[in-house]
Amino acid sequence: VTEAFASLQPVQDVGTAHRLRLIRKLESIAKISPEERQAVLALPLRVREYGDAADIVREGESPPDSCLLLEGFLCRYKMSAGGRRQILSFHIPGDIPDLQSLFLDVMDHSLGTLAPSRVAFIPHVTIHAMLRDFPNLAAVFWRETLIDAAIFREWLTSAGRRTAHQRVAHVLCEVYVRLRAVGLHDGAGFNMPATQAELSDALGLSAVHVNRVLQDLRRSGLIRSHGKRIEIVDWPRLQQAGAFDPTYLHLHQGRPDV
Amino acid sequence: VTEAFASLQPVQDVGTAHRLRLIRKLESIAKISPEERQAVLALPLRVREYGDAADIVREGESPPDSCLLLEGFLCRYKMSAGGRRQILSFHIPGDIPDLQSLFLDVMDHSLGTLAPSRVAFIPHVTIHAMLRDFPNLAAVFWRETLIDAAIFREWLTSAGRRTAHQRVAHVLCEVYVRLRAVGLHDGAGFNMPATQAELSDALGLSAVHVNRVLQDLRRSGLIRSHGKRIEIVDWPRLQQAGAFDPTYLHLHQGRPDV
DNA sequence: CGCAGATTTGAATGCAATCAACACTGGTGG
DNA sequence: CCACCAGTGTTGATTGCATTCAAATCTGCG
Repeated sequence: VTEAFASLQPVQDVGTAHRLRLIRKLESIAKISPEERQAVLALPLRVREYGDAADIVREGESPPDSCLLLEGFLCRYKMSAGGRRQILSFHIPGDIPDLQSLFLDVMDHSLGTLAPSRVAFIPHVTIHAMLRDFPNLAAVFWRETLIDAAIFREWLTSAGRRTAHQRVAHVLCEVYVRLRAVGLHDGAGFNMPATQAELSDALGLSAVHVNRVLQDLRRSGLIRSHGKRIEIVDWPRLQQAGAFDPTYLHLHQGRPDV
Repeated sequence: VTEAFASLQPVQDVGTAHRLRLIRKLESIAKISPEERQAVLALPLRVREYGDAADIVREGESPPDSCLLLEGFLCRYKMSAGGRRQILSFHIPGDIPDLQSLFLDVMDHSLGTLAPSRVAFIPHVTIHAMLRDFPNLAAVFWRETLIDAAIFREWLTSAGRRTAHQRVAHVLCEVYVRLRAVGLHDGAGFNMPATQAELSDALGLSAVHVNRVLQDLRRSGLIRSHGKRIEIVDWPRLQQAGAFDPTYLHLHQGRPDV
């Protein structure tokens, strides 16, 4: 709602810890050489802070840079005729949610926060230069956008052919696995900043129904939740309830020779 | 059902007309230089014919090549728990439906025919070599996979937040615009090989409901159809009925300087 | 404490699914 | 040439999952 926080001054210095988040992410989907690692760490970052429910890029715009999420929780979304929102993806620290704008100049959807977030902007020209100098990094970034597409396919399958129970269980499994892949989980649980209304916009359900399904999952002993934290009590059964198969996340695979 | 046709001998000679189909497609989304054009035309193609309802690649496999659709109609799909099918995308001649397998070695979905089709296989190693020699072509192919993802986003929005009427109208608009972009439309109409049952698997609806919605669209004077041919009678109203905005197809845009 | 956002609950409604026939169509073989 | 047949399209009746509407808690926070 409020974009007041977004008006803070851009900050120039970013801790190495934040930069390593991107490395960690890239390494979760491909192998990175020391030189490539250096190149990524050398990327110039312009950092901005956003409050809750703030838009970072809007449908129709042509942003000159892509952004890297450092801290917080983002989503991409579209508004459909009738003012209904469809959330297309969730994004965790280390993700580059609008990498596609590198080659698609007009945004066909919006990018916004679901929690107060710290975001780093990287000019397209800089990324292009890096990818030209390090062709293997181009392969890694391309692969990243392909995994992005694979997740859309999975969500489409959920929205089209899975029951409400399956959808809710499935998305919880996905977020947990993705957080775990970059070490941002919390034991058997994780921090889930999205509200039930936001979850419903992601799953194509009503908020009321999401609420009821979550209660079912709790009653059945699959999950537990206090506030924003979700704890997975019975992973095998949750996975089964959501028909969750992590193959589509394409994690931990070697890079093909390019 | 039958895969008998698939066992035909691979053919080596492909008419230039078929090769130009890919050029036409690429030119619908980016600019191609004469040298790049030559490189694409020089790609070695191994052609195979498939019957109706045949699988070309299956979920879980790791194909050594990508395929280019020369003639016919393909779809990508997933089977969800419970044996329900979700069709993820339709593909028309000129498309390379499994380009993502260039960097994602395990298929997370299947690719099959919705009509008798002629398909050309291109080894990944060959494509990689071409992309290395022509970096701008790499940008074009990358862009192609990004548009692929944009279409998934749009379909997800349909499945999640659009009514049955909107979904049906929307997909008809999309197929028409995509066919028209490569000159494969037929005046104000086009050939739609998918059955109503297949349409329903793409839209996340039942076949019965798709049938009723199509009747509504015909009664309302938005479309007409004889057999597999669909004619668009009132484009503005069809577009409005489907809340269709072609931006997400990212057609006819120049290539950014790389 | 008070307020706004979020979650929860209950009741009624509705869109689309399901079930079950029936009609049509194009292709095949007798 | 026609009968057959499987696949496709069409129709009607019923069911049900999820939505909508409305209101009551709960929670965090200034």
